[in-house]
Amino acid sequence: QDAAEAPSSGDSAEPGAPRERRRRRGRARARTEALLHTLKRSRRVKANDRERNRMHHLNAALDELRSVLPTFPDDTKLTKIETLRFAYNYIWALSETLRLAEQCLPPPPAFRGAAAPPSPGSDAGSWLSSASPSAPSLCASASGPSSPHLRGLRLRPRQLRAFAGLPLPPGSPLYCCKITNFPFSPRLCVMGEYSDPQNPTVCSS
DNA sequence: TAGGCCATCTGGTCCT
DNA sequence: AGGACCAGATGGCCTA
Repeated sequence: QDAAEAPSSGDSAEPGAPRERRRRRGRARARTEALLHTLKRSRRVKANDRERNRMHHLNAALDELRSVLPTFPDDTKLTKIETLRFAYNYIWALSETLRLAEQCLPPPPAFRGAAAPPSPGSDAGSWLSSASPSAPSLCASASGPSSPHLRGLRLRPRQLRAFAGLPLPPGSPLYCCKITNFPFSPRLCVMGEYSDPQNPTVCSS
């Protein structure tokens, strides 16, 4: 197993030589191991550095995502998982809003007469129109009375987290977002649960 | 004080 | 071989 311990043919010629040779080989092996250790260590340190950098970039991207998500209050910091879930819900809510707006508003003059308004992404339109048919329409409620208990509602961070933390599949009746330049109102806040389609929880903020 | 969140380290795996 | 990515472990910090 240990080649260093095996006697060589020349050992008998010089009585003190085998021990000295063993010692030399032991020192050489120790040096090699130390070298290997430092090499491994330096590789590990470099890998740690890269990994740290990678996570920093990931966090920076997450921060960018946070910065475009509407939160109440504005300085609320969502956790990572909340950010991802909220983004998912927010995208769903925006596309749902777009779909409803297309239903409620006459097409722009440029699009009149056309079979269908052109969409920037070819499959975006089909995706938008595939939203859940069970989702209630906002059209009637937008000009009508809104839910009194949600008027001017500002969610506390914990409540917001409860909203953001919910895993909502597309078409789910629950979402929370703030939309500017919405067709019905320059600043419309949509949040809450559509338990009753006749009384959608829509409020102006 | 327990639990949640986070940053970092680490070893394994896959890819170039 | 080296880098990217991933998941598990660990310890620190904060909050209810």
